Amino acid sequence: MNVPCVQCRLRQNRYFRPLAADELPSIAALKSAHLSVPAKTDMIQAGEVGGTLYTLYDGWAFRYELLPDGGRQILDILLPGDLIGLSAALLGTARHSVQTLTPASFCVLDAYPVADLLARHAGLTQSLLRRSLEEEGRADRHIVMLGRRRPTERLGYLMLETFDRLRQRGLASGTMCAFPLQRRHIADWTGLSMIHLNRTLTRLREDGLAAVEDKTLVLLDAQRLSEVSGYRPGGTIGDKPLI
Amino acid sequence: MNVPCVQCRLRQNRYFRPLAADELPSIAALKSAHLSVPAKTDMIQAGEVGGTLYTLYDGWAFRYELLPDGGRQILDILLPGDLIGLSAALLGTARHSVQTLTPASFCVLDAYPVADLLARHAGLTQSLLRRSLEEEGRADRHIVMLGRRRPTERLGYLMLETFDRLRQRGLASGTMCAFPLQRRHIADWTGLSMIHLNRTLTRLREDGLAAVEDKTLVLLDAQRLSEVSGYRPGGTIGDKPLI
DNA sequence: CGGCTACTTGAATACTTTCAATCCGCGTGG
DNA sequence: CCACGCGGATTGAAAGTATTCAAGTAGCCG
Repeated sequence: MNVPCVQCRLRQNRYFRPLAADELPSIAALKSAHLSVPAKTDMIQAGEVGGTLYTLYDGWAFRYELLPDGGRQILDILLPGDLIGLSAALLGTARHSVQTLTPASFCVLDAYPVADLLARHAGLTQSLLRRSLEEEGRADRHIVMLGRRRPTERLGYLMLETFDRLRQRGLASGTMCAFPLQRRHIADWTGLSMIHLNRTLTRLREDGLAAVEDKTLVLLDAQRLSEVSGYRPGGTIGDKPLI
Repeated sequence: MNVPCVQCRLRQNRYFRPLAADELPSIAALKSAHLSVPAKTDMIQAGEVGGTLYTLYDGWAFRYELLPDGGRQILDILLPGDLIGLSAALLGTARHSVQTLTPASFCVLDAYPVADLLARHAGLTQSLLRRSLEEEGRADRHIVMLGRRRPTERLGYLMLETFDRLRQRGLASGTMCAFPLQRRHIADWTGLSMIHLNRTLTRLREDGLAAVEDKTLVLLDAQRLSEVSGYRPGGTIGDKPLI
C-alpha cells in the first residue's frame, strides 16, 4: 500500500505547514517506499550510524532509551505526522531507539539527499528549526514533570498532552481518544514503577479525573485534571513541517 | 565594554563553527549592544512576548521554570557561547526564564532581522537546526537521569557533562573547573531536595569520586564517576554555530 | 486445557522529603 | 573589636512516598 505524497492524507490537515509550490516535488522525490510494520517493531536502534529518515504515517510509536540495568525511559510519544530519525540523519548517529506501539506505516525517505533539500529550501529548514525548538519545549516540560511534580500530576500531564496532540491532528475530539500505551509504557514515561503507577491510575479514576481502559483514554473532568497537572495547551498551528 | 564581532574571543575556539565569508558582516550587523549584568539577574521571564536574542559572552546562567508551589526546575546550564532566547525569537513567546549565576556579559542581538538572516544564509540555519537537535539530545539525557536514575548518578552526570562542555570551549582542563552553582541550583537540576542532595554530595566526596567546594568542582576519579553515572561524552566539534 | 501476557494487590524495605535546629562565614553598624 | 543578622550549608529525627519482592487474577490464543 504505497501512498504518493500528492495524495497524502495527513497533508490535508491544517495543523501541518502548507508547502510552497516548489517544495512538494522535492519532497516527493525523497520518498523511496511506504513501509508497514506490526506493533512492537524496533525501527531505529540507539547507536545506529547513518540511518533512514521516516515519517510516521499511521499508528503510534515511541522514542526511548535503555539503561544498563534493563530499565527504560520513554522520551516521547510519536503520532502520525511526526518525523523520525532527523537527528540521526543530520548528526550521524541515533541517540535513542524508536519502537512501534501499534501496527504502523511509515514513509521511508532517503536520508542522504536531505541535506541537499535543506540547502535548496530555506523556508523548509526554518520550519524544521521551529519544530525542533517546539519539541525542545516539550522535552523541557517533561523534565519539569519528572523533576518536580508528583505522580498524579505527571500522569495527568501525559494524558492531556497526548489528547491535545491527537486533537490538533484531527484524531480526537470530545472527551475520549485512542491510547494504546500499556501500563509498562506509561510507567516508563512518568518515571514510576508499574506498581506505583497502578495506584496512581486508580486514584485518578476514583477521583473522577480520567481513566484508561481498553486502550482508550477517557477524560472524565478535563478542566480539573488540567488544574491538577498544570497542563497548558501549547503548540503552533500551521507551521508543523510534514516531510 | 563593547566587543566587536570581528575580534570576538569565543570565535577563535575551534569548538565553534567557522563562518562563511559573507556571514560575519550579516551577523555583526545584528549586534546592537554589549550588556554586562551582575549575578542573579533575570534576563528573560517565562511568558515574555517577542523578546531579545542574546549570546552569553562571559559568565554562567541557567534556564529554569517556576512551579505554582514555589518550586523550581532548572532545565539547562548556560555557558559562554550559548545562544539565549532563540525559541522566544522564532516562536514568539519565551517558555522559560533565564537567570545569571555569576556576573555575566551578553551580546545583544536584534531579534527582528533574525528570520531574514536565516532566509539568506541557509548554511547557518542548518547549523542552528543541528545545534537544536543536539540540545534536544541533552534534554533527552536529562529526562533519563530524572526518570530512571539514582541521585548519585544524576549528580555525577551533571558534573561530568558540565566539565566536558567547559573543556570543549577551552574553559577547563585537567581535573578541576569553575562551578558557580550553589546547592539550591544543583538540587533544582537533579530534582532532589536540598537536604538529600547534601547527603549525596557528601557520599560522592567520601567515596573519592568528586567534590564541590568554594565554587570549584574537583573530579577526584573521573573514570569511576563516569562508570557510576553512565556519562558518555558527546557533542560535535566545529559545528556549533556562534551568532 | 496449558502457557502466555497484562494487570492487580499485599507487605516489607528502601529511599526522599519535611520539619526543626545548628553552624559557619561575611558584611554592617555600634 | 564585637554583637547581630543573613544566607548558605549541614545534621537528626519523623513522616511520607515509592520500589522491590512475591503472589495471585483475568483474558487470550494455540
